[in-house]
Amino acid sequence: MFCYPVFFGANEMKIVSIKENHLFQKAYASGKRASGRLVAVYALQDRCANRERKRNPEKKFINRVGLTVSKKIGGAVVRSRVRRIFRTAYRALMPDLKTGYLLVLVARAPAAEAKSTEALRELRYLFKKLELLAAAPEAHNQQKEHQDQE
RNA sequence: CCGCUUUGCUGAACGGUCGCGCGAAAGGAUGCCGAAAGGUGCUUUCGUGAGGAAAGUCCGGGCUUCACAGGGCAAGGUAGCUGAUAACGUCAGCCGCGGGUAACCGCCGGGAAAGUGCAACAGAAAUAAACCGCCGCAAGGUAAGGAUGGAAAGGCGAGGUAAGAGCUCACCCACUCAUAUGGUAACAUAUGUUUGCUGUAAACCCUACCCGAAGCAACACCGUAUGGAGACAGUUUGCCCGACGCAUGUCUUCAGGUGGCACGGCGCAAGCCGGAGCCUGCCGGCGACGGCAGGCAAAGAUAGAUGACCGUUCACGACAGAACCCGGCUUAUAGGCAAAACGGUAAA
RNA sequence: GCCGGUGUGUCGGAAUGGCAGACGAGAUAGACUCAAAAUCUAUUAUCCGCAAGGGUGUGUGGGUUCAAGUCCCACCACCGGCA
Repeated sequence: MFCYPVFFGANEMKIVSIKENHLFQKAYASGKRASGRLVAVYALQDRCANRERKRNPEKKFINRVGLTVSKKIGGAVVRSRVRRIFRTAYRALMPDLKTGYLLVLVARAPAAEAKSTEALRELRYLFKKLELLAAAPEAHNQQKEHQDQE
């Protein structure tokens, strides 16, 4: 029954993205907010988590993520760069996160100049602030067990 | 060698680790939907994956839908000539004007002698002979002179006259028409001749030519399902003879659904990348370009794929990201390379 | 992606091609008042200058014109629409 952690390494997890505008609106309106210099994070308990869990192939809770980079930040090249940097930073942090949340990342103006290491550091700090980080690897495993029981 | 002008090309390279889109092949203790076929996912490997401007959306096409017998008007566009082209407001060559010692560069470059409008201020007067002045007894004549202005009824000299005036003459300038020569033509040169005319057409306009409209968020095809929920108010207002009903107002709630609107909406697939394509050679042409032959071809997403980190090298990396597809124009751009032409200096 | 619109003092908003900033709001100063409000008067784009005056100014850069906020071309910024 413990085949999943072996079968799916942390890096094989796909990012599930938010596409619908209403989910963004809900996150802005009622989500918990933490903002740094480069990025602001909105987090909301995902009430559709159960359904999403059923839908995805591995039958486990996931986070859905929306990444917003406005036109104010720069031209198309700059915006693409910012998006990629935050996507990789999120991917690196993903295994340590609690699941079943709706996350929206909003890039702020200084992000145009940011390096990827800075982005990673800030994102980790903000997730910690929102208490989204599963504290230790053991906890991470416990959560998985919990999921498997269900 | 230095300076300058023009044109063309290029737009860092290599390796490692992790990661993404698309395509192909293979795989399984294989998820979900399905009766099945299959669809959608997962894993591995291989291949492949932004620009010269992808940009601005300023022109021109293709393509799509709607409209359409034919013709005309209106509206809009273009504006030296000849050519190139699918087409163009683009490009090439030439003509004219202007600038530069030159190579070369710039020009919305038709018509003001068809008509209308406008020309502030200044000035006597602004397209026209009213005023001062000059001459004359007067009637009247006159456009020499009158501090302006962007522009003032060709210029200068002589004759002439009451005073004057292209009124006459010589020379010069501008311009119309005609003829001759050269050129396909724009036009150039020469001769003769008419006239002496303000500017403005990026004011109306005239002339010649071109033009149906909208755009992939256009649109085509296939199949399926549904009519947010609750509470209160209420026929006061609109539709209606009236009733039913619909629209309507207020509040709550939605992470049950939708998510811009909506008597219309949603899903899947297509449009979706082989095209007026690129490269090489030969031929024709001053050239834009055309013809023939051979070869090369894999971005194709749908919240939107090329990145991050490390190492090495160098010229130390600018502007910048495809979204139906082409041809141009315009704008942004660190540098690097090549060719041609001109000027200067030196040498021969 | 496509289509369309707008840029004028601090703000709103005028201006046949002819003295840029009418008009309104606001601000500042003065008068009135014990004080304030209201009212009245003046000033109010910017630079140089003691002053008289002069230069630059209609998003930016060119062009047409004697003359451009206005006409033409290119760019910049902002706003709106579409299924």
